[in-house]
Amino acid sequence: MIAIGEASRQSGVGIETIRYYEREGIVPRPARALNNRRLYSANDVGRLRFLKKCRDLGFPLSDAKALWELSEGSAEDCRSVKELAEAHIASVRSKISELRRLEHALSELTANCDSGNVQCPMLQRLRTMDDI
Amino acid sequence: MIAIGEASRQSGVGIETIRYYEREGIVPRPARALNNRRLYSANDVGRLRFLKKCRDLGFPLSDAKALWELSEGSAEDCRSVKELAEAHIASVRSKISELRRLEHALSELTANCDSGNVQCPMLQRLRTMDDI
DNA sequence: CTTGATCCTGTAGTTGCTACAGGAGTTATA
DNA sequence: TATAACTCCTGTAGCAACTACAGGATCAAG
Repeated sequence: MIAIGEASRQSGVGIETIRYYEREGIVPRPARALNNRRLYSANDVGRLRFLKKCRDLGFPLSDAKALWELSEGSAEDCRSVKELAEAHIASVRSKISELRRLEHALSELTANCDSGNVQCPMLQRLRTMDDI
Repeated sequence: MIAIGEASRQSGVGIETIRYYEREGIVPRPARALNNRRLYSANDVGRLRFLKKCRDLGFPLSDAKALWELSEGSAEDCRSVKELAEAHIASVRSKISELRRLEHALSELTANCDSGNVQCPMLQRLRTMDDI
């Protein structure tokens, strides 16, 4: 059993973040030493690493928690996992295409931006046009 | 001079959002009628529409405010506008490539996900591998 | 004169942290 | 043994950009 600082180092999850996860019920309350300090098992650290990977993949915390619970469940309900993951992939894809639309619009807006303009064409369009 | 509801309709910015912008100093405090209700001019509505377009393009509010102020400035400093816009384009591009990385990782993770697995390969990897 | 729409202020919730403040206990060095 | 430096504790507030009330005032229409 290790202290929170060591658990943070081993999992890559910040100390304040670990305490935040505990407050939010994403991880259960850990054991405590006699001096009231939190104590983490290897399994606890494993869960933190799991959660971190999920967050790095962009899953919301609620999904990350659900995935861990699926992973702890007896049958490892692969279908539920796939559903969560595919919904997430869909949202990632829609974000990508939205950002591409933005990139395109921004590139167009700045295309005519060059020093020496009396009126900035980008501001001009932002002020007046309706097709943005 | 129109009331806040009409300004909201004409600009596409929600009533609560308009009041939020005012609290945050993004827009100045508008005129008030004798009954204390806010009154907006055509110029005020124009500013709200401008801010909305900036937000739709993904600019943070602080940038949106700065762009409006540049647009109100005497010289319309096109270079400053371009700098803001290009920094924003860069951040949009980096978000896109990050999301593409995620999409790739997620697709790989779910590739072997099919009902009938005893152990879910995605959870397996999230629990054990280090290359995610 | 009542109903329903609109407006007002002020506060709290959202997501996922991060950063203190102010205090207590632990470890290493002189 | 004293003291400095570190780690930990609780609790609260801040970030971005809204959104959603609560509880009340005012207004327009029938």
